[in-house]
Amino acid sequence: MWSRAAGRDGLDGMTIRLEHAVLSRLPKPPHKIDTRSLLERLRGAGIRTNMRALQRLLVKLEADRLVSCDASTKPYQWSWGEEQHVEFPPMSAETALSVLMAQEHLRHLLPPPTLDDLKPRARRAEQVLASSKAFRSWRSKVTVVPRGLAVVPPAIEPEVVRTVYRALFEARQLTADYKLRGKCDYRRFDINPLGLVVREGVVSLISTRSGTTRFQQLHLHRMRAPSLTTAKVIVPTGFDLQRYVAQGKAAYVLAEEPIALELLVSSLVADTLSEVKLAQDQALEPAEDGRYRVRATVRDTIDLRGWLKSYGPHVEVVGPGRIREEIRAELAQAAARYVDR
Amino acid sequence: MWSRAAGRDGLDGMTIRLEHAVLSRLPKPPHKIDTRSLLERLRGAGIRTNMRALQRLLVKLEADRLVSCDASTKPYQWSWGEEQHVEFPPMSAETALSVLMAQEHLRHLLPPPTLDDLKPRARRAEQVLASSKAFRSWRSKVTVVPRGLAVVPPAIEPEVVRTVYRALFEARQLTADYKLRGKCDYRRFDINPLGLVVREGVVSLISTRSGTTRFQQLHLHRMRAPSLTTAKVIVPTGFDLQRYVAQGKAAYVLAEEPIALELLVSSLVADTLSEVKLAQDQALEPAEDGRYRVRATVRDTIDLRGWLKSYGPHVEVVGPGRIREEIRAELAQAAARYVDR
DNA sequence: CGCAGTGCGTCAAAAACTGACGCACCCGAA
DNA sequence: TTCGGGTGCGTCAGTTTTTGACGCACTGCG
Repeated sequence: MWSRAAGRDGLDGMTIRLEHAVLSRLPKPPHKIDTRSLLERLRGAGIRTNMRALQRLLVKLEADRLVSCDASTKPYQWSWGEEQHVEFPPMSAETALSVLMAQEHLRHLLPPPTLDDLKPRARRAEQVLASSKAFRSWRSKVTVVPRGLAVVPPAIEPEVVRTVYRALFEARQLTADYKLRGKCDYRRFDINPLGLVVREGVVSLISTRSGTTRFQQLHLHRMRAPSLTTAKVIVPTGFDLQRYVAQGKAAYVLAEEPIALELLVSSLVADTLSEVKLAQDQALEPAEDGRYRVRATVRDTIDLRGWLKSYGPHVEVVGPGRIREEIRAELAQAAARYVDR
Repeated sequence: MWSRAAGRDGLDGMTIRLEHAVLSRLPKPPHKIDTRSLLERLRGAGIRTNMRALQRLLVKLEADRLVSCDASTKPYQWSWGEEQHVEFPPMSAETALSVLMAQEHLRHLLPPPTLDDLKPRARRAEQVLASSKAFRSWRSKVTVVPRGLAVVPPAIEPEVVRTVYRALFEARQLTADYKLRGKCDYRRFDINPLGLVVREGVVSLISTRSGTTRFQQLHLHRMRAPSLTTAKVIVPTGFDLQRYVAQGKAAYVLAEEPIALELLVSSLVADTLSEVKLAQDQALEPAEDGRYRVRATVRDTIDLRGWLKSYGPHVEVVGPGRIREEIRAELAQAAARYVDR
């Protein structure tokens, strides 16, 4: 009995190594690399070869359309060829699915150039999925719906999208016309962009006014005629978008400090709250009158007020007294609207 | 002056073609292919080669760790090797960014095996982004926040996630224990799964009871001990998840038919509605008393009621009368809660 | 104008590949 | 059990490709 791979068959394999090494070091078309640098980078990676061999290999790869050559200047400049993409093993159905889902669901979360980069891969993904019914149909089996009322998100000018995303990406300041809430006219703003918040289709730019540290939240659909400036973004010390949002600051905070909320809720609402909690520290206990007492430490935001009111008689605010009083007043006022007629 | 590529240097390039052809036809490890089938598939693709040459090439590629061989049975079985992935041109920063964003934001939207498939690519993506500050920092510049109140999404058992997603993916029915709203005990359900809806962290399964056509919406966090059955999913004729959701059915519809909503709103709310519309056909006009009259055709859902109430005195329902009456009654009731004390 | 840097033709030597065997081994059918 | 076909692989001579080492043509630069 002889063992596998005992004898040699004269095959080397070094050539594949070299080809792959070269291919993986070639930049995409906008960029290019001259033969000498390429050789040095290969040497740096421990691949022993020489100028002539490399030249020959590159010509060979060019014939295969894998690389293309700019021969207009003498140290020839090489870059990736027209063959869009070579990938082994071929794109799996799993990957194809993620690509397509990404394209569908990350629209507002990626810079436009990155979305463009997704397109050719999405086309290949479609082809891959064509042969797998289960994967193909998955896309029609999941969806995201907004929590609240279904609304029609406002349109944003493509120009605004491009410029704002670019400013944010390149960390550059910008100026733009902005329509303040309730006003009809636009005003020019100097914007120091810090982060983007997507909220049910409404895209807002968290920023400071250039030169100040006052935060402002600009909705992209109210913006017009943006233009980049040369100034770099100045990030306030300690600023962190996740934290900013986690503190509820993207949601019209009414008070800096969290509040100790106390409610009396019907069993219906209690059921919901037992699953979807208001806060990590939420406490829920039966009250005397068949209702339930809820305590939780939350941020005082406009949304909180809206949420409290939306349940009508099913939610009664016990404390803080300030909020109880406000809700009481609003309910009285609202009820008054319906008195006559 | 001689022209480029005039003389031949003896290089062929056919070998690269063959290598790539072989590599691109190799399946990933769980699957495998024997030498003969591979040869036939190559022949089918118009590549003339022979058994011996293919065997030699495969051995060579194996030495390069590009393919691996199962030599336990005689027609050797070949599959992709340990070299995780070969890709030219190398992963771009754009691609890396989409991969990482996908992993972060598509958690509930992809079947678990697809998420697993993302992991190795995400690792490479991290490496790629390590050298590009702009791309790396993008992730900390965008975020998604829920529209309404920030809440803590309920936890879902991993077992439930796995099984439900698998059932949906493979289009198979399942059974599971489910805790009905407000009840404490679990009941066994036969589930014919149709689609998944993600709603601010709450994942719900749109389904029918097996053998019936009555829709039910099951929240994954209320589910326990799921198990697949052998029955295939039966899709009701005409069912389409997107349409189902677009009709607001995932949001507790109260009436089948859309309603003609008419409101009187304060200028504050009118401002908002001029940007974020209730419906495509929304009409907005000034009313006599300084308020604005809004007309729109919308679905009558629980969320609509909540939305209407959340604005307190800023929104008055004019019609339909039925809803006006309900809101009036609720407001009166709610206001009464705050009367004494 | 001269010189260094590049690309490429050339050519002989070296290496790799091919095709055509034959043998060893496995496996299923007779 | 035997037998024959299917596979994998060693071998070897003939062929093809690659390599290494020139030299020349051309470019850009001082």
